[in-house]
Amino acid sequence: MVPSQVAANCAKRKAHGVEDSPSKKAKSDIPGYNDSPQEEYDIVDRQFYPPEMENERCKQYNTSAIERPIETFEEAQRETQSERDKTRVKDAVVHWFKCDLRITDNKALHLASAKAKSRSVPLICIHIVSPQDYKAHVTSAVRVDFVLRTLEVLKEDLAQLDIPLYVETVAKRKAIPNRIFELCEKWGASHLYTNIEYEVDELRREALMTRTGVSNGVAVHAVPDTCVVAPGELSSGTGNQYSVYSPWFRAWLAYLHTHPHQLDLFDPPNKNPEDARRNFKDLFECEIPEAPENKKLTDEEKKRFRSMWPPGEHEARERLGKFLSEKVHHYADARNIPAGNSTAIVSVHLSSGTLSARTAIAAARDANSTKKLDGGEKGIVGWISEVAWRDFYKHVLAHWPYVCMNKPFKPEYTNIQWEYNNELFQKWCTGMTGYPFIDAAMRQLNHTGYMHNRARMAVASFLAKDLLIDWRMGERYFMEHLIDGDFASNNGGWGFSASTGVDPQPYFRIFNPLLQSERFDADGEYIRKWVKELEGIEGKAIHDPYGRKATKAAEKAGYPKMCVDHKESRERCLKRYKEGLGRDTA
DNA sequence: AGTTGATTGCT
DNA sequence: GCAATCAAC
Repeated sequence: MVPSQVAANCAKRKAHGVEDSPSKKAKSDIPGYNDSPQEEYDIVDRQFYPPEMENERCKQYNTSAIERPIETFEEAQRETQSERDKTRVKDAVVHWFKCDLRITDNKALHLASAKAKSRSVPLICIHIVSPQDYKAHVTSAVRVDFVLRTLEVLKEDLAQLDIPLYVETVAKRKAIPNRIFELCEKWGASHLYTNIEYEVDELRREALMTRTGVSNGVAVHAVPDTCVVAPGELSSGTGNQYSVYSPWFRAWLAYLHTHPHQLDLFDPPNKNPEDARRNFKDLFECEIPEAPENKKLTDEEKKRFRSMWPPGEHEARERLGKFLSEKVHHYADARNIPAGNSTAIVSVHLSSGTLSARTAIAAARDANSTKKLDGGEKGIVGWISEVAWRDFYKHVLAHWPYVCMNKPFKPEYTNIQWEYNNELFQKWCTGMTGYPFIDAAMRQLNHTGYMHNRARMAVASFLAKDLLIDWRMGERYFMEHLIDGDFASNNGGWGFSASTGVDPQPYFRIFNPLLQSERFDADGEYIRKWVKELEGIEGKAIHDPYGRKATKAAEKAGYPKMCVDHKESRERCLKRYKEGLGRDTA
């Protein structure tokens, strides 16, 4: 949105009678309140706003007027193409690692290496740590720790190839692009390679750097890598973007069928020229930093998380291999059972790029009896579809960028009156709701930085529908605690659960937490593992320890009673959604 | 990737 | 009583 459009929207708002509520701080006083989505790449600090204010704020954007940074980016690429093509290779080529922390099957890294080799100059790798960026993205401390540990593995692997990995901390994220250009100049690098990220600020940054690189003497090559099928490649018969998974998935499969080379893997980089170690001695000696102040783990947490989450791409491929050779055969039947061990648990690797989604899909294809993505073994086909959800949500993010601005995908859902009951929210966060299955899930998250997918859906539905708490508070809590927190998947999943997202999930689809428990944790194994108060309860009573079959055991152990009644909550939820959507409540 | 309540047909 | 089925939320 250009400033004149912002003004026009303001006028429109006035015309529609949208006024500041007098009880709240004047909106113009909120820093960033009037930021247009096309503001130059800068921090949009989501933590600043109380959620109820955020809901007001997000009503103000005219979603159809928000520019799509993917178009801005493509335009930047077109405009600079010839200039970038004729940039001569100078003394070095740089690859910038972001969420692609691997050397195997990494497109930008592969291209960077090929470029360097073509002129026999060294490849230099960099990674920038920015505390402000972590803050803006609500990155969990456990995830930061995982990334920093992965950098050690990466540095080691690169060193084997005489390639340095230079890691620098840049406090303000707005300063990152220029700092990178400075480094390029210092090293005499005229080519910078990196894989595209699709969140709004990130995509804006890729566009900005593609453009400003030209005047800084650096040809910036931001390439699509993180998705198996790049956003923009798929559109419906009428040329529109898909917002429903099933037709999108059919198009995704068809695309890969006609473009089989999209599943060819990229080779690791070549070895650097011999003098690289001498010439860049200081870079080889650079140390991986400690976690910044705002993302420190306690000693106890370090001990706990590090043993659970070994870093690096070797671990990632080992998990993938083990999954495809052993577990995938039971996947179709068992993937919804959180107590089991039936899933690949590679989410952390997909989100930090220690595993390429392309590698994962290609390996699943090769493990299939048909050697194809569809047909053949049910477990494999099912798993491919699950990995494809990740692509789907990134496509949605790229084409409906306002989901990055705390807006629901469906604008009419901004009118739902959410609850902001902190006491209930805290019960949800700490796993003290009195619903054993929900509490088990939340405690698994708090203890391990991970939660089974089925459990994620159950707790999300419980927060949004039973507690009617603003789903964005849950979305944030997940990001603050998940080791695999990825914006697109997390946001997409929460939108799905709250029925405000893509994919038609009617608002009246409300999970029954007790039914979910009985169906997906029939023996109560998951509950007993995570809710120690209920460990001794036998049989079906575990699902509802104060219900008909109850003994005194739960009370003795101090387990809380249900914080809300599901039947009442369900009715309240249906009513509130109807009101918000302006439907007849009769 | 749902739940509920009513109805039906069976024991 | 109880499971299967179906429409409506």
